[in-house]
Amino acid sequence: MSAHKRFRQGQILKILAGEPVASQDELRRRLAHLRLRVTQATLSRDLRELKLVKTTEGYQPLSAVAEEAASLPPLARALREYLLDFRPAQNLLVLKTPPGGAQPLAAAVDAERLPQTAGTVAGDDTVLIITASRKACVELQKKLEALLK
Amino acid sequence: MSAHKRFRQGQILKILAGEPVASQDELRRRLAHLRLRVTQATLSRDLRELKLVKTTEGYQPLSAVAEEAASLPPLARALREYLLDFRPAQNLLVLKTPPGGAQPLAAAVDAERLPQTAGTVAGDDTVLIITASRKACVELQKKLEALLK
DNA sequence: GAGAGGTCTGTATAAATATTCATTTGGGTG
DNA sequence: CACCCAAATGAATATTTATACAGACCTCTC
Repeated sequence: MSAHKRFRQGQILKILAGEPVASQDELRRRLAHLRLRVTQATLSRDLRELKLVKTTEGYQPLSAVAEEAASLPPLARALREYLLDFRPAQNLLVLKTPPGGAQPLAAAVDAERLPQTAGTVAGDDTVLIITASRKACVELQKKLEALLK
Repeated sequence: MSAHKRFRQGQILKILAGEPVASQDELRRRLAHLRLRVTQATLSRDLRELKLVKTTEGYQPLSAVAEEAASLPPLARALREYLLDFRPAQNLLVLKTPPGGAQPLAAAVDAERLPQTAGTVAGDDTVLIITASRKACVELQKKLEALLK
């Protein structure tokens, strides 16, 4: 790798470690101030080599992040994936899912062992969560909503 | 947040946890197969909300990746930032830097306490590393090259 | 120094992504 | 139910990013 390129990439890291940079063109202008004149195309290549990714807060280093999605709380994942709607009914909470979604969603709820849940029953597209009381039912509802942010 | 949106974002996570997806339009097509018809604009918004970023291996979750740049070995950072060229001369290694770069680069080299370095002298744009022997000089050179990948 | 073979870069352009603006929709509340 | 408000979305478009291609530039070897 040429000394030029190496140096430029070093400067890029330095700039980005400072304040956020929103676009390659902005980065290009910053580098120009340091007498480093290159085109956006070159920066596109540099950023890829340096494994920097664009985020809402500018370009940032990406390490070995791969499997973060799987590491969300399992119940939160399942809810996001399957939950279409839910309604309280006395001390029952009825969850609607797409066809076939009830079983896995119920399993995720069971696995959580929430104190409010007395038990679950799952059909094909509906999960019934039985709670000890109406109060527990409301609490549970709040809890699930929180998991969905 | 509507159940629709929640469900869609769940499906997005699921799809991306599987195989890599290179573009929002590809993701759009995948979702369409699941009867989820939305436009690229919506996906752009979803991906941002889910904090997913585009990498060479498709869209991936971004966790707390922020501080990777700073965590490169300090000497590697300094070399990337300052080193323009280097040449061996007997048992000396001459490093060229942009004006003013010699002092910080020499400091980084000193801090490393490499066995091959007997001492360093820094001017304005040149660092002289004194090694015990020609052999040590070659070793050191290899070492520095390795740090630059 | 001439030439071969690589890397690096710019130009032009294609492709992908973000955003503006208008409209629709989905839940609440009376 | 009718109404309202905020959230969600699409269509069109602006902006940003990636790439195909060609030429420049190094670094060897002879």
